[in-house]
Amino acid sequence: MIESPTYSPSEVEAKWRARWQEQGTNQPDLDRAERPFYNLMMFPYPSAEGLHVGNLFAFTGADCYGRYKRMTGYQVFEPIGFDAFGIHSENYAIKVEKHPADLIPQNIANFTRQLTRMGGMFPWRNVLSTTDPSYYKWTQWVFLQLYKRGLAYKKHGAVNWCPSCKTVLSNEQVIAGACERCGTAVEQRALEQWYFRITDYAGRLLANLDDRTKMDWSDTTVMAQKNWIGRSEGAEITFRVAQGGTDAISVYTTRPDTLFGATFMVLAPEHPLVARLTTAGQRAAVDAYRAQAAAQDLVSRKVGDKEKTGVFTGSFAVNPATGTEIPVWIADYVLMEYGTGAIMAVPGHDERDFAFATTYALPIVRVVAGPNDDATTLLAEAYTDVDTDGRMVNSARFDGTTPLETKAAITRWLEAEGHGKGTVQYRLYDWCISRQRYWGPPIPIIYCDSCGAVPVPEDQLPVELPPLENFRPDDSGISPLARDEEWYHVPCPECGGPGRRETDVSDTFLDSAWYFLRYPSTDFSDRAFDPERTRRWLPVASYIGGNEHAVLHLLYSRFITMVLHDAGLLDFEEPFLKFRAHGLIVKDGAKMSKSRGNVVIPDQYIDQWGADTFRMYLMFLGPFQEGGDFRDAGISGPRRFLDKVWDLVTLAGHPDARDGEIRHDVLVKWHQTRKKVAEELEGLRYNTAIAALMELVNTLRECNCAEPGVIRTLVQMTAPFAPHFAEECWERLGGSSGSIFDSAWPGYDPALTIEDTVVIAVQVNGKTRGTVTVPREAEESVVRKAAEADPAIARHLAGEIRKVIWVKGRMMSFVVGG
RNA sequence: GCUCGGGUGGCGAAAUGGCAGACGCAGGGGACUUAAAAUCCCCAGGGGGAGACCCCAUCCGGGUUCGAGUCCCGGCCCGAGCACCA
Repeated sequence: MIESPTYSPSEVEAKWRARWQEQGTNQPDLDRAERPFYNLMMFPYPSAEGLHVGNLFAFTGADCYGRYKRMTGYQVFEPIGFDAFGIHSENYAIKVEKHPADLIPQNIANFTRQLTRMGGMFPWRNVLSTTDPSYYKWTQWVFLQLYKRGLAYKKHGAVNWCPSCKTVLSNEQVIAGACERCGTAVEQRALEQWYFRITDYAGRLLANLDDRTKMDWSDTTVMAQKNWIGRSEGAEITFRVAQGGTDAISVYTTRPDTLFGATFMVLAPEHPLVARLTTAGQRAAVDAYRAQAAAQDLVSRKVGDKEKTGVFTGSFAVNPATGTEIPVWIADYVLMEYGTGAIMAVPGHDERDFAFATTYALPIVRVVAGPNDDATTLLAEAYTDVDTDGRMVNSARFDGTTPLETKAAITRWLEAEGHGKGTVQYRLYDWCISRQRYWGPPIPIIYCDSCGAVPVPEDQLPVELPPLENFRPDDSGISPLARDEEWYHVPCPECGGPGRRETDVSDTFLDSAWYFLRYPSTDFSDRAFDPERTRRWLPVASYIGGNEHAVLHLLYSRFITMVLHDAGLLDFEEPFLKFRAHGLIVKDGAKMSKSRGNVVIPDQYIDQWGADTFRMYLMFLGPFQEGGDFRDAGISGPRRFLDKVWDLVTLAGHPDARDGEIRHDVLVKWHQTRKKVAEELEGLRYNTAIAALMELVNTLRECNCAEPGVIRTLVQMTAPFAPHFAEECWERLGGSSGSIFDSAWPGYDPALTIEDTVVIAVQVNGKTRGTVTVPREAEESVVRKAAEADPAIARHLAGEIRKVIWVKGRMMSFVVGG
């Protein structure tokens, strides 16, 4: 035995970090790569706490994939950057009474150190930060592209307001009625905001989700987006107002089949027709109700189990199917934002309408009968089933048909008679991008008394964020930027007259909605993204990130990409060909949180074990796409594995070591491992890839095999997980000069992945009673003879053998009668 | 309520419908050592049996099948997303 010097992670890792830096190992040639592979991971927000173990888990997983792809012959571009604008940074700065512009560079420096230390294959020449004017210049440019296309507009309306963060929140940032960031209950406020017309793209955003050629994504993410876009099919139906001249109320319903059961109508309190429909006698009650609804915050307005309230307008409308006059009410359970802001109420078959009708003693008519009732059975609750064997009743000529058939038939009838048409509705709302905050890119608009809202000319970008000393938000609803008089007053770009800058900054999600376009072009200061570079590298080949961004960041990125595509600036409309959501790491079975005090600080572990061991442990502790449980005790396993590999490398690297005969079973194990590890890496199943490597090492140790050819491939297969370690081993093996990541991934011989002998499980009446070992190609008769010769099996074969099931190379099953 | 995941030893987890528990952690026993650590070897789902072996076991209840952790039906529990969306 050869004495092996122990493996020292800190020395090895420092050595290779330096060498990669010196030799530009991680920097692909962006202009000449012939097999480019854009390997993207979600860039972090550079917090003061430093990299979280969750970040590291995600980045390591993405990095393993990138390193593997590189070894299979791709030029891999695996950039990293910093999502440093936003309320996170700003609130933290306020808390510690510092300026975000001072804090962010410190945090970025710390993150850079940690990211370098973890051994990510990052091309630092292309690093970016969203707070850098050379970046947000182009964020503003993106805004202008949307503005030019009529997709950015200003709207006065009710918005979600967080009284603690003192800012407007998008619907996406309101979680269960509370601010996503601080948990404070959200209120309603009326403000003028900038919006992006993402709703114009709802249909395409939804349709592409099913197009595997454009996007191969995690199912969970696709589902979340579908949910969010919320497509529903139904009909728009017009109800003429009785004695109302030409007035008509248009409603949207997903249940046109229940039209005969519509016994009243409900308008949102904000509906524009309300004033005209309200009769003199009802005016006072209606006005009071509307005032009350307006004061209510947007969120509690949408709490579903609240008691239904409403007021009669005094007017009636005509049900086009029955000709009956039905009362028109207003109620806050109808929302102005969805559909037409008005509904036909079918209390018999809608839970909310049923509750409302019960409260106000409005008529309830059954138009669908379930299997156990008929037209006259009273409804104790709304009957909402569509798919079961219900039949139409009280619906004239539609009686007896199913709701589904009737839905189509009534829609056809509505269209023929001019009462309405089949339509599709989406639940998606337009994206409010205005933030009355400081720490973001100013929205590039100038207001002029004579010209109105004027976009800042592109050659005057960026509109730099002024270095305000007091950047704290206040209650006014006006951005802190308005306090800088010199910045605020600016000549109008059109007429040269006095103008004022837009003082809102844009949503952080706009910064991150296009950053992947910027990475390959960070060295161009005169364009957001270079067409040539973009053509070579995009769309992104693989994107890995957290599913918490399933509907926000990922949907916005798709939208912005689609808009730029429509503007002729990109030749693809989906930015991420493949997206995989990684799982979450918990600690000792519990969610990590500061309050629990169980947050894993990666630095400590890397100090103790080295980055390679830590990476390997993270990839081994559970399936990458599901996450896993971090337990300190588990780290020693991967470390012991690396030590064993080190020993084998030491043996194989010895001057006396020679390539030689390899025992056949070891040869088979070797090729099986080569096949398995490649497949598992491709599928991001790192835990089982590592298990396969451990098995190989166990086999090699058992039979004292350290054949240099075998060990070289072992090191190559370990390289994606433990890059510094693998480089060092590679150098010691003297295989070739240069990085192991420029060596070719070991293929395998399919013929050698199959063993010569196989173990056949033998079952009798469904129970495994033994095994027989036979040559791989053994036929049924041979196996049967062997099985019957085995006493342990034979004793169960006493009765008449009625049937034998034979699966070649796998198992034999006897069915014995008795 | 709707839509997705998921439920397997002491723990993290593996298993194209074909020997359940690979791989690893923790544990027990042994070797080496004055001793400990490290390392190496052996054992290890539960129960029964002196033993060859036998029975039970993948959340629960049914079903399909020669054979089910895996497929189907019904239920329970956990996690995530959406939710007065007509």
